This record gives sequence, C-alpha cells and structure tokens, in this order.
Amino acid sequence: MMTSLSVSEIMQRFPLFDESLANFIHDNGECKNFALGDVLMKPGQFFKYAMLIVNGRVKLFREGDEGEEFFMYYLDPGNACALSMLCMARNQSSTIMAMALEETNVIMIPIQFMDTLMKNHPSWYHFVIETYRSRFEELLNVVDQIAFKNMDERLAWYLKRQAAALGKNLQLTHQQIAQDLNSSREVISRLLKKMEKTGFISMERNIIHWLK
Amino acid sequence: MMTSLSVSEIMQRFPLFDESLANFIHDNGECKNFALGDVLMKPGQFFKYAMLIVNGRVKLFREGDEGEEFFMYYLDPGNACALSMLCMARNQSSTIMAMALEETNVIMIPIQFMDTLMKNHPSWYHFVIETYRSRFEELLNVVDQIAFKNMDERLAWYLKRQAAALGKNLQLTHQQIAQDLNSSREVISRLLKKMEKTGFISMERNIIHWLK
DNA sequence: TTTCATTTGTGATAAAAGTCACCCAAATTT
DNA sequence: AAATTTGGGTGACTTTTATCACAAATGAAA
Repeated sequence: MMTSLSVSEIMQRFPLFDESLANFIHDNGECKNFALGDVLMKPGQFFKYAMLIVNGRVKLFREGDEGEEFFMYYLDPGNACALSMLCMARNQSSTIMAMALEETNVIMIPIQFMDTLMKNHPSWYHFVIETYRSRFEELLNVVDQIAFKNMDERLAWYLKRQAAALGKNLQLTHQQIAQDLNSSREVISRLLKKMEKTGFISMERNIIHWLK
Repeated sequence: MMTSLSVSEIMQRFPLFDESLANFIHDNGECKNFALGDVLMKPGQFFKYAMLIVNGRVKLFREGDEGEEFFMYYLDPGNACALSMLCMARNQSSTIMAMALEETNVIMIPIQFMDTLMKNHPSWYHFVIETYRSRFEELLNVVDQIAFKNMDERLAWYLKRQAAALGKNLQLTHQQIAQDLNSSREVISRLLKKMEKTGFISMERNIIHWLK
C-alpha cells in the first residue's frame, strides 16, 4: 500500500513532517478521494485510520439525538482529523460527522502504524500534539459562543468564520445556516435582514456577501 | 529545584509515567500548594509551567466578557491541565480560570524542560496526548449539552457530573449552580423544585442530594 | 433572644428564540 | 409557457429563559 503523492508533495502539505516521516507515510499511507457530500466519519463508526487532509475541505459537525446539527469547524489541507485519532486511541465510536464540502483528497494511516510512528518519528508526535492543540482552541471558542452569546452575535461570528474559510461571497441558504447553528430558518432570516440594514452583509438568493 | 514527592509517589499518582520520567520530574518539577479558592490560572495570564495535579481538585471555567461564568470540568489527582500546556506551547495568554476547590497540591514543570521531556521520555508524550484526548472528549460533551439541550436537561447532567466527582450529597447553593450554568438563580430554583417532585433529588439548605 | 445576612420560593413581566401559517419571487422542470 | 420546487419575508403566537420585586425560611452572630 502506498500513496500516490510524492514525498516532497507530502512535505509541502505538512510542513511539520521531516523527510523520514514523509517517506514512511508515502510508503504506508493509503490515498482516498471523497466527493462533495461524502461522509468521512459518522456517529457510531469505529475508526481504524488517522486521516490527513491533502486537498479539499471537510466540515465537522455534531449531531443531536433528534437529528439536529451543530457546526464545529472545517478541516483544511495540512490538517488532520483530531477526532479520528481520538477514536482510534480509545477504540471508541465517533460521535461526530465529517463530510466533504468539495472534492477532497485524504491520506489514511492505519492504526497499526501508530506505535511505530510515535516511537520512531518525533515530528509525528509534534504534529499530533499541534493537531489536538489547535482543535482544542477552536472548540473553546465554540463553547464561548454558545455559552455566552445571543443568536445575533453567534450568527455574526459564524459568518465571519465562513468568510475567512470560504471567501467573502458565501453560497449559503438561510436554511443551511440555521442548521449549522441549530436554530430555525425564520430566526436566521430576520437576523440577516438586520445585519443587511446595518451594513455588515448584502444578500442575494443563495448568496451572502460579507462586507467587512 | 525539586519536588517534595518521592519518585514512587509520583509514579503512583501518574501511572503512565515510567521510572526515568518520574525521576526527571522529581528532580526538576516544583511543588506548589493552593488553598481553597486560590486561582491557579486566570485569563490574560501567560503560562510558563505545565501543571500536574497531585492532590485536591481544581475547577476549570470559562469567563464571559461581562464576568459571567461557565463551568467546564474538574481536574482530579493524576490529571494535568491541558490548558496550561496549550498556552505554553503558543506563548498565548489563558482565557480560562482554574481555581482550587480544596487544598490542592500541584507539580509545576517549567517550560524549558518541555523539549527534553518530549525528546527523551516517550511516556511523557503519551501522557500529554492522553491529557488532550480526555479533555477534548469532555469538551465535546459540554458542547453537546449547550448546543442541543434545554436548561432542565443541562441541570440534570450537571448534577450527575457533580455527584460523580464530589459525591451524592452536594454542598451547593442554587446561586452557585446558576453561575456554573450561566443561568439565573430563580430559573435553577424552579427547575430543582421540579426535580425534587419527580424524585431525582432531595434538597436542604445548601445541600442537594442526588438520589440516583 | 433578637438581629442580620444568606438562601430559597414565587408571582408578574419581559426578552429571546422557536413554531406555525401563509405569502411571494426566483429558479428549475415539464 | 405553465407548473413545480426552492428560497426567502413576515405576522401571530408559544415556549423557554431571564429579570424584577418581594416574601418567607434558615442559620449565624450579637
């Protein structure tokens, strides 16, 4: 088994990797492609791979007991899925959905290589720790928002993040936003209208322009 | 600088540590004691130590912009403070409060030893990763609660956790609970009354008995 | 015992968010 | 072009949570 990526491509995508690690991953990782809407990980699934994002973008969201959704963050190229590692480490099933937002290219590293990686490749340790660290930080910000902020502020923060990740012209319906924030379409529509009046955004059908 | 704990005491408290690591920490860690109510870490503070809890209990909570609070989790003996490592790693200031709930004994490991630890002590890596992992999981559960649940369910979950950590007879005022959940005293009082009627708890002044 | 502070109970009201019903406009399909 | 689907607007109403005002109960202190 080996990736279709060259060692130098791997090192370019994952700057923390040293050459021996990139070589190891080149030889032992598996490449996998996901199309828009494909599910990389879903609740109840046990995970036998660490996933590294090479191209594309993955959306992580939590699902509630009654099928509600709640957006947490995106994974971009160069990121790894902290949850995949977390589940692997405990042999626990995921409680999270990961879905490809576009054509996405992933390196899957089977669980049996974890010990070797940890033992023989210091740069792997650093990468794993940095992965946890950055997601932890992200999650703390999410907690802040839902613990302390009203929907208007949460919506503004959400759009700002989206604009930072996807660009200022966001192809989103009000319904999709409501879903990501676990709110309802009407509430979001009304708040967006207010934000339009105060000049933060402008709107077209299916599109929101972030104006800051 | 060295701890007042013996190597074997350290290994007992932190089962993941091997002997060489326990030795290193014995020689290079600093012991510090905190009394009830002492602040171990507060927002805006830069952090130069990794903190390991030896005895006692530490409460971690987020503070909102207007001084609101939100309880996240407790650290027990054998735990490390993931946030202290996180801040250290980025030389960022904390955004979190950590407060001793009782007489608490902590080993502080100065930042300059991190490289050595990471390089020469595999069991340190494992400990750090396990620390991140368990706190990540805890945080995900917190997100679930505030994203999807109403206050009655959140209160029940809160009390259940408290009972698991502190025992079934909880010395808590309604005001304290309201603060931990970023709610208001009246709301909590009314919900507690309901829980009493349905037989989940019984109440005395300053005490809540968890009956499950 | 009396006084006082703290904790808890409770009704009235307000604010935030969610739900329902129904509309219109734009886009897509037939 | 007509029909249908999808996205969005809006008023009325409900539910949940927060806030205000004040009373009652408890325990500690004087």
